Amino acid sequence: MTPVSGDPITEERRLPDAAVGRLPVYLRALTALQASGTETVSSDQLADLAGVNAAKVRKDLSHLGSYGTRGVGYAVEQLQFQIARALGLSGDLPVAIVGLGNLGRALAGYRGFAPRGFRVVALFDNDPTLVGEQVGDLLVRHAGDLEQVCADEKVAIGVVTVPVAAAQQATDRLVVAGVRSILNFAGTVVSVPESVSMRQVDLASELQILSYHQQRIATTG
Amino acid sequence: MTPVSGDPITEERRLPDAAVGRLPVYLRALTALQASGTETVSSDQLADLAGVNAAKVRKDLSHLGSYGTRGVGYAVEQLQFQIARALGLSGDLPVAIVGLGNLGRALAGYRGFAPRGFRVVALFDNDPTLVGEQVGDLLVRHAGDLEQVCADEKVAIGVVTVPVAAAQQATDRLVVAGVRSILNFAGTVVSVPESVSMRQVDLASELQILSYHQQRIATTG
DNA sequence: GCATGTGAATAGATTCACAGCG
DNA sequence: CGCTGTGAATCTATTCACATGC
Repeated sequence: MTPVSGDPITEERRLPDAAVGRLPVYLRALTALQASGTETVSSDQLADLAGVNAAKVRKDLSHLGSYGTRGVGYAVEQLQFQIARALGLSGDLPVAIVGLGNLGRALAGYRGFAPRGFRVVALFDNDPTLVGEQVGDLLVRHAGDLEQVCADEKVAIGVVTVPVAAAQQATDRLVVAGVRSILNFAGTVVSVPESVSMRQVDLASELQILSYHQQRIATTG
Repeated sequence: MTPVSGDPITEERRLPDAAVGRLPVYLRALTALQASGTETVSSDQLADLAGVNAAKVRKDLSHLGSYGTRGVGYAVEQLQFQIARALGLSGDLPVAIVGLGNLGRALAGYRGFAPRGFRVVALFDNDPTLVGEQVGDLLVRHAGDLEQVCADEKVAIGVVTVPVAAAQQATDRLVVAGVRSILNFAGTVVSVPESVSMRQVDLASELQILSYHQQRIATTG
């Protein structure tokens, strides 16, 4: 059911989750291609750069619309633009980091966010001895100010890097502050309302998954 | 009860990838249950704790063998043991971190690895001004010593936290050193031989995926 | 009775293979 | 001719629903 064939740019399809997960990888590759002055790219080349196969690239991109040229490939800049649009990457999205331990500090200083569309605009911690400290070019704010600051700064995404025991509370505060996207590094399950999306990155789990594969090879030849 | 055919403990099934990805979550939940003195757990309870549904828990666990009791549930300690075994978590697996920027340092000091079966045993960097520096209770070694040190320390897993431009080289060095499992934080595709497993964690990609969902909700009600 | 374990049903993702078009 | 875009086929994962057995 197309919502009326009106404004073609508003045509919103629903992308398969698996495809959404790969779009950032394609986008990275396209940015590198653009930097090197390449104007067009085939699904084969892009597949190589992204570490997947060509059929997958074509299927994934076909969900965005028909932006390739048969016999030629995809125009790098156009595709870049379309993927960025599909991902909602309009300008800099404001990010807040909650929890300024080792990991929070590392992320606060991470140079890789800006070129990919994000800007860290606020840092929070519970610990009064950290509040007021300067980290990069931001001051650490008290978690109590979270609601106010997130509203002022129009924070779109919250990154939770607090210890396990504080993760649910930190998340709840972000939700109350109206933040609808949360990236959680705490190794624990956190619940959020339906209306909020959350992704979890658990470093120890990643290592355990690797451990499985290693052991598997070791015991089965 | 007892698996009949052949050595019971060597009975190796192949677990579906999706199940492998969830075992660490179950294991975390079981550890918490054990700490609180709980002796048995039903698939329903475990599902709650893991943030998935009960059918999935039962199907996943059934791949390990039949360790539940009908009408009762699973014995927490036994299940913990079986999952740890399936994941190959025997004692402490030695981990090396390559790249001591912000993120590498954060991981070097991360307290969450030890309780989940890993021990950071070596730190490497290319930068001579960092070599010899003490980080936590380890000294930073030069990347040139990687092969020697990884062999001495029997490193099982390498964590790559170098800048994008150095990621392939750092990975190659680990591979040459015989490390067969690699966790890569650099936002770039890295190739490894068939025999090596690699997992990639790209923080900016995670944020971009969140951005997609947020924008989707915003534009479609 | 109650919760596991599992076949069967469904949904989703990947791959194939080729028609269609520049 | 070469490469995209896509139906069809395959493979994988999830969910259902219930027989099974403590």
